[in-house]
Formats: sequence, C-alpha cells, structure tokens
Amino acid sequence: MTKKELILKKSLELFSSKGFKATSTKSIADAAEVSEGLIFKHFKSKDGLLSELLKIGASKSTPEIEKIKNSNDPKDMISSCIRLFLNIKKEDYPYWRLYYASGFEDNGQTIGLEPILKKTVMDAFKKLGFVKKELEAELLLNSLDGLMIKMLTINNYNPEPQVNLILKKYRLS
Amino acid sequence: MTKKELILKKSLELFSSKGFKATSTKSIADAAEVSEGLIFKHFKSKDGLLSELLKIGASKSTPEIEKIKNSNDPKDMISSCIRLFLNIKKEDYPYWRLYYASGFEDNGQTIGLEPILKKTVMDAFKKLGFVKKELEAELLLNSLDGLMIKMLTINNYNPEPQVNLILKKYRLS
Amino acid sequence: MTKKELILKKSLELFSSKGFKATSTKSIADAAEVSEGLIFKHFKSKDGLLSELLKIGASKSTPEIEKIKNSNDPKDMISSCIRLFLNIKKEDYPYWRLYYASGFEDNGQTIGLEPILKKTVMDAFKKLGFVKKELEAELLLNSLDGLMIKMLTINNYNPEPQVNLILKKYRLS
Amino acid sequence: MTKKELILKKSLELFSSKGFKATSTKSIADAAEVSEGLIFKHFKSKDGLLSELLKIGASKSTPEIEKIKNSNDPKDMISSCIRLFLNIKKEDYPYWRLYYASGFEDNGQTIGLEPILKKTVMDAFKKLGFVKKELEAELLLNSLDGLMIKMLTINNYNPEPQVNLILKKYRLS
DNA sequence: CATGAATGAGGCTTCATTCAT
DNA sequence: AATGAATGAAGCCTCATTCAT
Repeated sequence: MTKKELILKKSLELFSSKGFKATSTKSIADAAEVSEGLIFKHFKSKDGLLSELLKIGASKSTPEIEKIKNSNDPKDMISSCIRLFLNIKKEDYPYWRLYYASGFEDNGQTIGLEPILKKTVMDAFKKLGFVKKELEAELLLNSLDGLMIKMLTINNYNPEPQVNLILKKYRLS
Repeated sequence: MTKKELILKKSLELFSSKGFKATSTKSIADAAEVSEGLIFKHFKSKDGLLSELLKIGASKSTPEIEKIKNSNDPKDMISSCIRLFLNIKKEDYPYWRLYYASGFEDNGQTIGLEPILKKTVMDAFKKLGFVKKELEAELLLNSLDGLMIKMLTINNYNPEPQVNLILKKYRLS
Repeated sequence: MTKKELILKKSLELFSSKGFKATSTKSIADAAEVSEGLIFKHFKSKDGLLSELLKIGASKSTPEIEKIKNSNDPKDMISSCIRLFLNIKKEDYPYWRLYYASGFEDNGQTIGLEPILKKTVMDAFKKLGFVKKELEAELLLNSLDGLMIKMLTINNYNPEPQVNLILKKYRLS
Repeated sequence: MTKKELILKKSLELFSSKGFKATSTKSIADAAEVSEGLIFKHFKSKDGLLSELLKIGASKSTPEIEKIKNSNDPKDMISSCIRLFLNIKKEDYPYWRLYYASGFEDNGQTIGLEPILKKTVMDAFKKLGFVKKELEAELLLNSLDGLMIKMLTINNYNPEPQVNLILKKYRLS
C-alpha cells in the first residue's frame, strides 16, 4: 500500500468514526504513520481529502447500482435494491457512514439513498402499475435509509431479517 | 427572553444547522448578542451546553410520547406513533436535527427513534397478534426514521402524504 | 465570624497552599461561601486582599518581635530569636508560607527573616563581642530561614531538635 | 541557537523571574521571537516546558554533585558541599531560582538541598564521629538553603564571606 | 516523494472585575 | 452588606497549512 493509499484508508476510518471536523490532520498523519505535510502534498487541503474519499466511495458503489438500473424486470430491480444491503462489504461501511454523516453536517443537501436510487425505483413502481409511484418509491427508500443507518451505527448488526421482511411485504421473496 | 434562554435558542439553531464541532462558542455569543464568557458561566462548557440542549429537547417530547405509551388500544398506539410527525412543531426541528446528528457524531450509540419507541411499538404489534413483533417494530421505526431525516433535512418538506401512505399500509386510515 | 473575616481566612489558606496567582477569586468565594462580588466590595481587588493579608500577618508577629527587641541581655535576645520558632502557632503557618512565597514571586525583594530581625541580631552579636557581627547575624538568620522553610513545607515537621541544636552551637542552652 | 533552545532559554528566564503561573506562553513566544504554537509543538504543554527545564537544570548540576558523592574523605566532602555555591555559574541562577520556587508552588514536596545532598552529608558526619548525624546534616543544609535563597534573590550577592564563615565553624578552612 | 519545523488564526476556557438590584 | 449576572481581556492550546530541505 502506497503512503497515499494509507492516508486515504486511515482518514476514511477516522472521518467516518469521529466525524470530519473532529478529525485533525495530525491524527490522520499519526494513524497513517506519515508526515502531516504529505497529506497536503497529495490532497491540497483537508477538504480536498474528503472530496477524494467521497469520490472514491461513490465510484465503488457505482457498478453495482448500474447493474440494478440496467435490469429489465421491475420486480428484479426492486428486489435488487433491497438486497443491495446484504452485499455491502464491511470494509465499505466507513464510506457509507461518511456519506450519511456528510448529509447531516451541512444543512440543505439531500441525504441518503434518494439521490442515488429514487428515479430507478420510481420507474420500477410505475412499470408495476402503482399509481402513487413517487410516494411508494420514497417510502421504500426511507425504510432502507433507516435500515442503513442502523447497519452503519450498530456494531455487528445483521440486516438480513429486515431485508427478508421487506421483501415479503413487497411479495418479492 | 433572558440571556441564558437566548444562548440556548441560538446555540440550538447553530448546532443543528452547522454541526456541534463546526459551531464556535464565539459564534454563539455573537448570535445571542452576549459575551462569550457568559456561556461558560451558565453551562460550564460547550459540551455542557449541548447536554442541556438535548435534555430540554427530550423533556419537550416526553409528554407526547407518554401519552402514546398510555394508550390502551394497540391500533391507536401505532397510529399515534405514525401521526406523531405531523405534530412536531417547526420550532422543534432544530432539536430533532441535533438529536439525529448526535447519534452520528460518536459511533456506537443507538440512533433514531428506536431508544424512544421500540418497546412501545413492539408491545402494540404483539397485542395485534404479529409473530415477528420485533422485526415489525423495527421496520416501522426504520421507515419513520427515514421519513424523519427527510423532514429535518429538506426545507419545507411535507410529511403528510408519507404518513398517510404508511397508515394505509397498516390499514389504520 | 463575619463574611469579611471568612474571606480573609480562606484566601490566606488558598494563597499559601496554592500560590497567589494560582488561586482564583472564584475559588476563594466558593471556599468562603460568599459571592465573588463581596471580595471586591471589601478589598477593592485581588491584590488589595493580598496586601491586607500580609499586613494582618505582619501585625500578628510584631508584638513578639518587639518583645525580643526590647530585651536587654544579648544572650537572651539571640536565644529568643531562635526559640521564636517553637512559638509560632499552626494557624499562623499559612501567613508565613505566604510571606516566604511572596519573596519568590517577584524578584529583587529581600526575603526571609533578614528584614525583620537582622538589625536586632547584629546588635546582640556586637554586644557579645563578635567582630564579624554582620556575617554572624546573617549566618544565624540563614540557618533559621532554612529551618523555617522546612517547617512551613513539610507536614507535621517538628522544629524542636533543630532549635536545640542551634542553641547548643551558640552555647545558649 | 535553535528556536527550541531559544524557547528554553527565555522561558527559564521568565519563569524564574516572574514565576511560572505569572508567565504567559505568549510572553515566552514574544521573548523568543517565535510563534506561540511552536512552544506546544516542542513541549506539548506549558507544564511540559517546565518539566523539561527542571530536567535540564538537574542534569546540569548532577556531575558536580556526583563528584562530591564520590569523594572518600568526609572532610573534603563537607567542604565541597559548602564550596559548591561559589562555583554555581550566574547563568545557572535562573534554574536554581526555578527549583526553589517550584518547591513552594505546590505544598507538600520537599524543598531545597535536602533531597539532593542529605544522604551524602549525613554519611560524612557519621564518618567524622558525630552522634546526631542527621540533625547536624539538616542544620548544615538549612544554613546552605538560607544562603542559597539570598544568592538567588539579591542581585550581585557575594556568597564568599558566608561560605568562609561556615567553613571556619566546621574547622575546614 | 517525503519530512518536520514553523506559523498565525482561531478554539475553548478562566479570570478579575463591574454593576444593577 | 451582599448577591449574581454579565463582561472583555487574556490564557493555554489545537488546527490547517506552508516551506525549506
């Protein structure tokens, strides 16, 4: 692992566990066993480091989400959205935690899964003949956001039972 | 309004909109048109101010939640939980935003409605004959957490349509 | 005990144990169970309180020292100086501690027993026929200063053996 | 002289002349023509700076004291202890002033030469056949403490006459 | 690429002091 | 005489960032 990668790894962990503001560049440097100056050589600023982290995280989840979007069968699509959670790797939790926390730090941004999945889910509900497709999409995503937050916050939380229950409610299991 | 109350009011606004860490005690003092020292005379420390804020907020929502808990009919109880959101006053949004954000700041705490309502909702589902009462309670609360976050994050978000949809899903409307 | 006396008592204790600078007016007020404002009503400033304390302390030891100075027999005089220590009351230790500490706080002041007793002791040595009366006086006072510091610093230190030894050295016992 | 050394030098001067508490880190930074932050980069805290200073000072006097301790002849040993004072360099006065003042700041610590020299001096008196060796050692060290304080407190004080007088009293000159 | 010394702005907190009551 | 709310300056310390090496 290069020093740059080490900085990315450790800063993600720290930002996601203690918060962006509460994490000092010094503590990142210490955790990555790297000089403080190097962080700025690589990322220009603390904000630059955060952006990079969010970009990398987003790009990691993109392919999986693309796959969902390209699904033809609306039932499959919704089912995949719900199952998505079971496939998130433990190592990617810090990224998601950071993603959700960032939504809270500055007010006014959209938060959660909506900007990522709303359009897709709405389309699926439309194809399935739901009239109030937007409301339905929102409800599903809200439930999933709630679940996600629990996963990210509680140690060793197992989302499977909830996922199954949700699938059953939508008669997808 | 006393100066102490002014500090409480302005700090709640600032903490909830910019985050606890990102809000300086100086900025609170300026907003409340008060000397910085006074904050510490009244609340000992910045953390002390936060605690006070959370305590006050919690005590505000307590009576309403007590009322729900004392309801005898389980259908009423669940229905009240869901409708709860329609009754949250705009002026109390900052408190709730702070409450949710605090859950994120330090990892490991429980977050959201679960510590407040889980037992109550579980009992209601039990009385209604649900087998997987815990899972059902969790699902409902997750949905409501997702909704809550949207309410708190998006300006002028109207929760009523979602509330109605959820009520319909549980055949409570 | 009036509130003014309480302030004097508690501030003496605190100044002498923690130092003048390290003692806040708040801590004095707390210890004396009195409002902070009252300290300033009575003594104008923290420095004023210190002066008052030193003045009171000095006036307490004055009569005993006057008595020594008025002694006719030089042997008695020196002997009394040395025995002085055995008569200092436990309750007056804080004052003496403050007196010695004050000598250290700002550089350049004379410190210790010299300003109080030098002339007296010198006269006695002169009457006893010592040639180097000044040096002898200084030596005696230095020894007594060293002893005094030990008394004031070490808990339950008993100065009697040292006093007796010094008396013997000067053939006064 | 590196900036770190400059900080050490100036802080020693200031602490010893105005007292630890009464010296602000800002005033040290100004005196050393250095940013305030640098003090904390190098010494972690104001207390850390004080410790460092005391450590350095102690290590400076150690070799001379070791030499005394290793002396075989008890007369030489005591004589060296007394003469010690004549060899203290003017530049080391601030350190010694700090050392004595620190003993006063927090109550309960031992103060002065006792922790440094008592055992050595006692051994010497024992070898010389003194019965009350402990009392004698204490008396000598008390006298020397008194002398030391005068040296450190009074500008351009010359300890030589006192040193000679003490040597004579112990028949060592 | 990498370091570590150095900075200056700003953060939280404490302090002596004032003043209306 | 006594309080306690209030202040503003100052104190210690942390921070993100820069720069010479």
